[in-house]
Amino acid sequence: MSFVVVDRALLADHATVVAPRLLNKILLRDDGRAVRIVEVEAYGGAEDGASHARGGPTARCAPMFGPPGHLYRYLIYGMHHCANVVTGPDAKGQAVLIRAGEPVARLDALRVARPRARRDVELANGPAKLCEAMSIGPALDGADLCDPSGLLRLVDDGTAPPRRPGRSTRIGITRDTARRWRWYVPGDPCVSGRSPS
DNA sequence: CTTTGGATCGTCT
DNA sequence: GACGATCCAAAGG
Repeated sequence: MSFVVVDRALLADHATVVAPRLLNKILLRDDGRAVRIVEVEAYGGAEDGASHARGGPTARCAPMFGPPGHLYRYLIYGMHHCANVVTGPDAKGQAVLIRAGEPVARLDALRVARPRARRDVELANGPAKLCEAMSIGPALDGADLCDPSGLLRLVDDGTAPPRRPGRSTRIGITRDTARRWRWYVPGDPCVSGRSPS
């Protein structure tokens, strides 16, 4: 089974449409490290009070208003990174946060990048853990995840998204908490924390 | 098992 | 000047 880069057209829809579509897709690093995406959250533009893009473009969230398929990476709590895939038909300020992944290749390298993980399940079962395991930092800001020769790629190994994904409210936000914009692979051991409803 | 608090700094108000 | 789209270790049941 080979990896094929995800077509940009798949990402050119509203974040809430793209998010469940990304479940079971794979993030692939140039050194072969790979994790299967098992948990995502959609973040919108001006209509979404929880989004970094709620007030329009800023220096930080500018990538969210760029073309789909690029990486929006930001620093949270002064010490962790979070990775998003920019989505949307045009510059609407939308992105999908990659919240958790299941290790699928180069586990040795993933363990080296994230030594605090005591078990392999903990290598990428959280948005900042995933970034640490995959070495996603400022150097990758704005990277085109659809570029077949890029350092970080969004690829498909032929596994379809779950027919009936789990769904809940988003985790860790303080505004617009009612939207159920989180999707995950039901029963996957790498889904982060305990699931809200 | 659950709960709590500390770490740490770029970004926006 | 305040606040996070988080993680972890320590402490308590």
